[in-house]
Amino acid sequence: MANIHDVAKLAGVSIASVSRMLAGENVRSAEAIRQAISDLGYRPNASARGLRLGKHHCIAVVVPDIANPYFAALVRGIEERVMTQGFRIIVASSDEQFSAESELLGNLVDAVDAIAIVPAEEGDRTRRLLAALNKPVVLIDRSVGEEPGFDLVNVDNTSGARAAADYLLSLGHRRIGIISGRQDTVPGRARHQAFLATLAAAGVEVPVGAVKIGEFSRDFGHRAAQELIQQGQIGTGPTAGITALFVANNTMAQGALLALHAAGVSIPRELSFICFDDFDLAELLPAPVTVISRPAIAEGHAAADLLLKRIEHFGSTNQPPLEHKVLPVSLTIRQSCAAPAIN
Amino acid sequence: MANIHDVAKLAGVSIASVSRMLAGENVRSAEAIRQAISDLGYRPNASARGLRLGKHHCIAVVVPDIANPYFAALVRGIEERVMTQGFRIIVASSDEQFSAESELLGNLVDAVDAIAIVPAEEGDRTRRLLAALNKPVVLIDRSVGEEPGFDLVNVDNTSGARAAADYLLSLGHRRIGIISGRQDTVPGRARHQAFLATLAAAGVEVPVGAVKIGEFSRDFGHRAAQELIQQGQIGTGPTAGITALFVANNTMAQGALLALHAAGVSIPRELSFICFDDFDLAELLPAPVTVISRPAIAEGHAAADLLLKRIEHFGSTNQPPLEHKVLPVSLTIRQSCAAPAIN
DNA sequence: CTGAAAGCGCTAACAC
DNA sequence: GTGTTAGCGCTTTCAG
Repeated sequence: MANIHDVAKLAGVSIASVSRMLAGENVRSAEAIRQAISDLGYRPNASARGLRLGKHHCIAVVVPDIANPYFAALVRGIEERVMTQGFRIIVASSDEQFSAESELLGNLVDAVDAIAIVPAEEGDRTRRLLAALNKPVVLIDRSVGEEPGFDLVNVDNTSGARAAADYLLSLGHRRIGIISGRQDTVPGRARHQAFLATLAAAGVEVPVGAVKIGEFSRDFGHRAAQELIQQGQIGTGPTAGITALFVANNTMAQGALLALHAAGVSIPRELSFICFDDFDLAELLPAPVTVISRPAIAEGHAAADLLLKRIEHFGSTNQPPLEHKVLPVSLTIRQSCAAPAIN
Repeated sequence: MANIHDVAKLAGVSIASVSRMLAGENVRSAEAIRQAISDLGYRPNASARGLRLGKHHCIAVVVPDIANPYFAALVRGIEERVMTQGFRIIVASSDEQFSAESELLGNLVDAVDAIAIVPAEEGDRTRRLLAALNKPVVLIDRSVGEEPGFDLVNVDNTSGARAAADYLLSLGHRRIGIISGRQDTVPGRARHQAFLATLAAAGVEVPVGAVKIGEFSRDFGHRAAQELIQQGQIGTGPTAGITALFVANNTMAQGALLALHAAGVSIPRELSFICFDDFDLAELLPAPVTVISRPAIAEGHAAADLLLKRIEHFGSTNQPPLEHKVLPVSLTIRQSCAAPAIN
């Protein structure tokens, strides 16, 4: 691979001139240099530049699992935005494991200028880990304690869950179940609490047996729905438990739907179903699923913007103030919810 | 950030000793050095190391769109495998655009040791572009001409399409339609031709009007299915055109399913439906879709293995021979196919 | 506007 | 075993 010396020699100038031209400065022999560059197919060496400048034009993106469609869309959003600014992204999956995340970050941190992360854990050790990186960090979807000390992008979980509750209430449901994700995460807590609070404000209490809390996973969603069915919470008749079910994210919803389907539960006749997060083909299901949808790509854009701004000012004294960007979600009504059957 | 000199000073040795210890060589003062490293929180600078070694321990992964679940799973597979060898991945989406891909590769090539790519185009200019990179390259899913000159991983498109055709034939279908992807791609051609050839061998000809060829996209699948419906190819009655439809990938299949659903076509009563690629929730559709599924994660593993091996030998004279790894696909029978209605 | 030269942090000869 | 040193390719003073 040709280097800057080759170009300089061919153009009959010093390497400094080549470097200057590349930096956009005015140079007398710009044309000759341009010619030499194209003749040689020269491209500046990224490592050398990184070493010299202490910059890498690269951003680490750490998500629990890149194969999850939501995270994939998020990554795409980040990518779209940072590419226009000449940055690349290194992506890595933590598998929801703090230890994996920590190791990963250790390996990545010296090769990037900033980190966008959906942290595996929201506890203080994650906050400390991130702070120790001493690089711009943007948190996405989840936080790390009350005062994270980093920019943060997420969606309006509270409004979303409230909208879901209001919608169910407006349909006439009074006996409602909920499958929620881990309560030690912001989305887990916010969605769970806002949903329950909205019901409570309307004088509706969720029976303990109809509350399932666990991992944000397809498996857990499946298991939880099965339990609900076995406990007799779901079904018809005057003694049946619930007439509607709220599931707090898409992976759990898919698992739940699978279990419901296997048990022959008819949606929305026997059970109204609503969940957080849209998913592919939601429209094609026997009862197209009503969802609270969130803008994954836009979240990526927002996170990238925040990071880019912070990279620009990094090291200087007048840091832009910490930002917490909350993106709106929307209720997408399809056909999985209906008025409860009359007993 | 502490550097190797700081460590050396604190440990009371030369930088060479530190470097050696880091490289796993025996040094007398290993303990003191380890202590200094941890005291200072020292981590070797990746750029400096990359510059010096000409290696980056990083692999570029270029796919058409990271937000596509198949590619996301592929990336995950690659990631899983290379991480264990101390490599990271830079991912970038080409958006199926040669120009974007070309620019992207130009920016990435100096920062990575190898490239895994699902090329946007399979033509000769892509082959030349890749060859000019002068780095190990593995092609995934698609090729770049007859003699690509690179390792290649893909699935057995021919057997898959043949299995689909055989299955439809065995059910008794004789009037069959097909929605295929671009014929200037290996998967596009292989699936299309194998499907038609299998039918032909059984004496079944696909009417021209029932053949739709276009982009591998949800939009095209939707449009193609709409056309089929409008042309009267799909429907009931003795004059109706086709009784079964094969769609060559998941995104097109989703689009087609949407159109079919909108038109009220009953599957499998009025139309048997089968497609290449599995997708989430395929089981939950009103008629769970029968598919030819392929192992995206395993494809990623295979690609990573090939690349890792080639990186190891890169530059040396005894290159391992070019490999073309073909992974098996399987027919997953669900309920979207049935015997044709009797007229 | 230009060139010479220093040096970013690291590894690998080389001499001891 | 160990230290000294050259130099990977680049940007950026510093002189001119």
